[in-house]
Amino acid sequence: MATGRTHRPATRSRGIPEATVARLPLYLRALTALSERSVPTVSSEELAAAAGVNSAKLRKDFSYLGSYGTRGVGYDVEYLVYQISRELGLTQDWPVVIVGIGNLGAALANYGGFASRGFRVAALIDADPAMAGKPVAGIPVQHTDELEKIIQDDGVSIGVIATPAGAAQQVCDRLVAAGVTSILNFAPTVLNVPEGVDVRKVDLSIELQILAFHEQRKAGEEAAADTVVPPVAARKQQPSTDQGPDGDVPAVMPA
Amino acid sequence: MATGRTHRPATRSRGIPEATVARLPLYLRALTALSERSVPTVSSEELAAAAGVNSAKLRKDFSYLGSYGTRGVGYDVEYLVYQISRELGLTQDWPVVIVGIGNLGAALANYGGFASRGFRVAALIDADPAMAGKPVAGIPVQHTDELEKIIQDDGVSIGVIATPAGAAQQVCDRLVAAGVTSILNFAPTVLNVPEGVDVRKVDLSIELQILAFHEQRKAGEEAAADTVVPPVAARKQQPSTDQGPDGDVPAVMPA
DNA sequence: CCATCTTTGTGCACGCGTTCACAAAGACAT
DNA sequence: ATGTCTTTGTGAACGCGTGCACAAAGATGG
Repeated sequence: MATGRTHRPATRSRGIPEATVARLPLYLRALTALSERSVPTVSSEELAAAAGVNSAKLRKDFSYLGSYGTRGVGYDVEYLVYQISRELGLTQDWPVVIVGIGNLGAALANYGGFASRGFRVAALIDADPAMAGKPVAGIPVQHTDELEKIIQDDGVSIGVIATPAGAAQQVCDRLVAAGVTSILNFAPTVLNVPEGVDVRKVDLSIELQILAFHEQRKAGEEAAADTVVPPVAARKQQPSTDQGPDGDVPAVMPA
Repeated sequence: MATGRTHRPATRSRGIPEATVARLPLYLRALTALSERSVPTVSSEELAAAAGVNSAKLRKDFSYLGSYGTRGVGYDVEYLVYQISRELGLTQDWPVVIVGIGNLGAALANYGGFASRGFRVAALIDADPAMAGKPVAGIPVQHTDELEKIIQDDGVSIGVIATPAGAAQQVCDRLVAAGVTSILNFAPTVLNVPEGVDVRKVDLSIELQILAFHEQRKAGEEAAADTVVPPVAARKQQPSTDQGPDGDVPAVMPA
């Protein structure tokens, strides 16, 4: 991602930092909630609180999209919902295929958050012939043999891999060869893909390990309370909008 | 580095950058695979390729743990597996409770990656009385009423929330009140927690939206192929170790 | 014991992302 | 109109993370 950067009409997209893009869905969710409550406008302060971020950061994020706020008033909820949706490409239909209909694949298929955001499950695919035809979430599972045909017929560009680790790379290769250019990988493997294909991974095991690290650290400090730092015990019970030690990575949202 | 080193047993933990911690599980996975193949040593170059990262980054990451490599040779696989496991706190047992046994909760319960890394499912909890007693992944589901007792009896410090968004904050509050200090949240909500409690979130919807953004950007550039930049068409089919537009966030690993 | 070759560990510079702090913009009341 | 008050949009400083490039460490062979 550093090829020709010299000129180019600043597709604007390039102008939006990756970190900002990752937060837009968060804002969109908060805004949608406000919209449903018929709230007409929000200040950056309020919206930031709802999304769990810093208000200055939120304003800067929005500034990349343009000047959609009104000083002294705030942001128009409906307008902002539309602008962010458009920026994220959610105003169009995105057919998605899910490969690997095990426990997780089924959970994803049943997940209601798909349709609500422009995503449509075009097909469920599994390698097990016994699964073929069996309906999951109202959609009949199809065999892997159909993969290429489905992708091409429906113009699918986003694929979700929920197979065992061993099958992931192979499935990935077939998806890419058939035309998929964005992959959400749930399998615990590093996927090799050609340039131009985006891969995002979601890994439960890694998340747990990171939590374990911090948990151990807390326990250690508590036990060997040697320094002047007050032990974690003195923590207050009021909500603190603390969103973990990092403060970046995306979030989830199943059933 | 900076702070410690002067004296203090180098709680070391604080010295490890968050970004590095997030990559340790990745290295551990790659190392475990090598270990199973009885490979005695690896160079930073090889391991980096397997983990999908830059070799310099990997070496710097390991340097935070100590000098565990041998110049001219590489790293001892077994030794490194042990050191990273210990650093991440995986040498001890971590009882985990999963709250919300819907499709996703069941998928998580069935996920084999738990036990393999020091995590143990202490209990499955659901608010639906009809679920009570019903075995999922060989473990009987218990009612929410038992939550506090289970957490205290088993000394659970890590909780997984797989409930609908509406119930998440309430469940979170109860988990925290009962003693949980690390939460993995799958519900599409911003959780408010007291200081000292870590929250990590996994959000499928957000991941898909980020992919959609990039997908749209690609489509746009392709259509308006105005500049000198070669269209995505000329992409090569060889694996490029390209891991998406970002290059940071963790990975997944279900069934 | 010395020379050579490999690979680590890290100093350094660069760039992105975050946050502060404030000027400018606009609403609203008088 | 004019003044006041609220809230945006952003310039600038700071800190973290990344990657280069190389010196030092150690293995290996003669």
